[in-house]
Amino acid sequence: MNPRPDELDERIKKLKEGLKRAGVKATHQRLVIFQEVAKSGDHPDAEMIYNSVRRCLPTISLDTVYRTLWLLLDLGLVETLSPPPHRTRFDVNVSAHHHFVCMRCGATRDFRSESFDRLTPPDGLSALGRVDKIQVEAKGLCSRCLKEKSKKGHNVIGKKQN
Amino acid sequence: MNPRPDELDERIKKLKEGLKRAGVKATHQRLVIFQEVAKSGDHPDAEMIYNSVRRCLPTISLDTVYRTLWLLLDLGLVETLSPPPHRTRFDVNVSAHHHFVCMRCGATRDFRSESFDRLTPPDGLSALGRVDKIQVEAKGLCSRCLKEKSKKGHNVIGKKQN
DNA sequence: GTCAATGCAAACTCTTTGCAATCTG
DNA sequence: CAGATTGCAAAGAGTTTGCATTGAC
Repeated sequence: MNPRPDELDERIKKLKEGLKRAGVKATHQRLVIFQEVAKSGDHPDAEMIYNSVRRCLPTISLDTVYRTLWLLLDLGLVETLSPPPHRTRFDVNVSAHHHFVCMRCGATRDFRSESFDRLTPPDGLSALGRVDKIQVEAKGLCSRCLKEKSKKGHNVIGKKQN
Repeated sequence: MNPRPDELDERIKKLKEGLKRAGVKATHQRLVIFQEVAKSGDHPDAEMIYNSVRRCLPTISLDTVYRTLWLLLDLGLVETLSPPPHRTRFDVNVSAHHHFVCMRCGATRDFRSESFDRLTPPDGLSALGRVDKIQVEAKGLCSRCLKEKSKKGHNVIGKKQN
């Protein structure tokens, strides 16, 4: 799930290039935030990143995290799972992959599937707009929520989980 | 995109059955809210539904809309595109379908594809949890945002669009 | 040194909760 | 009529903005 060290270095190199190309400053905060996004195998939202980053940069503010994430998104260095801005979850995994999403707690995990990678948009879809990627979402309940549900029976919305 | 009249009637019948089965009251508000969700071919969020519903029920409050939507979700009468609670978009279309999502403005449209309907979860995915449905997301930019982008160049996040 | 970027605090948006008034069954 | 449901208003989350200070180039 987590990237290999060489992959991480590669991503950080790309980040620095991207920042320079855009003519923006390579601040300590930006590097650390990117590193945290790149390290996480899950798909963190702004607050999760804020919490990780604070471990090495205790004085950082949440709004800097937001500003940096939107910048990285704008530069194409990260992607989002669904459209911003609310509870946006980020993704540095630019290689083809797919998602398992728990519809109860929102936990999202990557999975790989070569056959899913080969899917192409059906004819006529281009009438709606430009398709940049085709991604499969397997929706259901994660094992943790399955267990809890068997106890409580009913849906509990909005429970945040890693 | 919008449901045929007979389909709409069918859905409303199911709603009433569902409410009765759950032992909850079939209030006027609940019927109207469900009708609005069922009518919309797009995937409305709570506020869009609130605005439609107010046309026939001007005194309804936004919190009743929320409570009703979560109830409908809990009863399995509607589904959500991504996990609640923030900016959740609802879907009464229980038949198999897939989504085109604009990553800039969030506009979401259904599309049909028989070959996508036949996809099955890869082996090993069940380790993460229970998969209830496989849905393909075609991500990109809708035609409207494509036009705007060619003018302005850079990403503008969080622009709400119908 | 200059100007972009940061941190803080306050504003703003989306969603939930407490409670008295209302309506369904 | 009893208890669930509603509307209101206020509180709680998540996100953005204004502005003085800091730090990268």
